[in-house]
Amino acid sequence: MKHFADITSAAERVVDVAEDLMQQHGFNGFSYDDVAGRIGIKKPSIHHHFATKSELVTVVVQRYTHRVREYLLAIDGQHGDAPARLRAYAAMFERTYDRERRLCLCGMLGAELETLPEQVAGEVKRFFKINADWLGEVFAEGQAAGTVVGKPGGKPGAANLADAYLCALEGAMVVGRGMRSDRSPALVAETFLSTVLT
Amino acid sequence: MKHFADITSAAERVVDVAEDLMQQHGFNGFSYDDVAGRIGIKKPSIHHHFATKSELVTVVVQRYTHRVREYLLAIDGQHGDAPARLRAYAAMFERTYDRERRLCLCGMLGAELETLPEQVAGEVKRFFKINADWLGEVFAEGQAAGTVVGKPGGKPGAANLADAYLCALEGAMVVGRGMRSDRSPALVAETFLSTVLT
DNA sequence: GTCTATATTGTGATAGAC
DNA sequence: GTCTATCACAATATAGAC
Repeated sequence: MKHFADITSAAERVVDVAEDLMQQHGFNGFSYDDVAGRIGIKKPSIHHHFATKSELVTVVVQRYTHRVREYLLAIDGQHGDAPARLRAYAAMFERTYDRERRLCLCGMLGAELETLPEQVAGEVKRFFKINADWLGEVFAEGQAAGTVVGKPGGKPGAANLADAYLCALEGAMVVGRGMRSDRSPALVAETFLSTVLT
Repeated sequence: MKHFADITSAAERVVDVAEDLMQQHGFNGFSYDDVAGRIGIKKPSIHHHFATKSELVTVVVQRYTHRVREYLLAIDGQHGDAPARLRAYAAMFERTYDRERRLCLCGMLGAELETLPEQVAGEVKRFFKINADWLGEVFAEGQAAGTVVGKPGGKPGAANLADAYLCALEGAMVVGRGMRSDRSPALVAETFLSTVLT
């Protein structure tokens, strides 16, 4: 399998457009022809870069996950406490949604999971695990420092809080779209945090 | 437009199967042929009942929304206080997800919104507004009774709590699928409620 | 890296017989 | 209400020229 860091600039263009199309229309809502049309080339040229749709989408998700991991590392470096880190995390979702209500790529693919190639489904699972694990550590840290409700090892558990926060943010994009609302995911995040931060 | 309460039993069968297929594979993930195959008839027979896919899906969403409204009415009748009503609401999502991780129909369609016929998008918006409004009343009631954090008119507002709870539940299904987890939406609901109920 | 041409299959939809 | 036959078009994918 091709690696996202090891592709030509022409192939990168394909990945850029495919990512954007999937955040807007989903895996089952975009075609090779859509990608080609946006770039201004023809359909078979896409196949030259990525032989199958499964391969293309796998690379898109791998790169997306990589970028989110870099963002999480940046948060760790720039913010010292749990509340600031959790708000910075929500800001990532907010910026995505503010671009014409684009969804988190893996939020979209999570909904479509039953129709995805097995390899892509595996990458989606990996994305969520990375996010849930990072959030779990942040919430645990907050509980230890006393900035988040609950005691370390007590209730509500840090892993459960992480899960709920992640679900609220992913859900905020889906519901916001469904309601055709510009209400940012950050508002949902603030409501959640207002009940969880001490 | 046909009304869901005024269709033959053969057409109802079509609506049943289409609803199920959409909860599993989404609007862009099922075809007239899929519906026909599950019923055991041929594709043109589906067109006999519903001339276009847009018409079929509109009826499916209208019936789905109607059933949820009936369920909300039943909760109002069976449970007297906000905590019990909020838990009964979460149980509705749980039962759906427990059936092989089916999604809320409108959660799926919310993700796919940009690719939906305009009429269907309008029905999805209506579904979410009904749910958010009902939840808003329950949270407001809870705040007035002192069973939910915050004072009436204070912060966090009942409408924001309602929005966050709805997002957490819809997100729980999408994320649960993405992680391939059997973790029920009710667990996410309990985590949320544990921080919100007094 | 891109193109034209083509194969194959799937999709929403219609016409008309039973 | 269901069927066979058919249409127009779009989808993923391949072969081979430039």
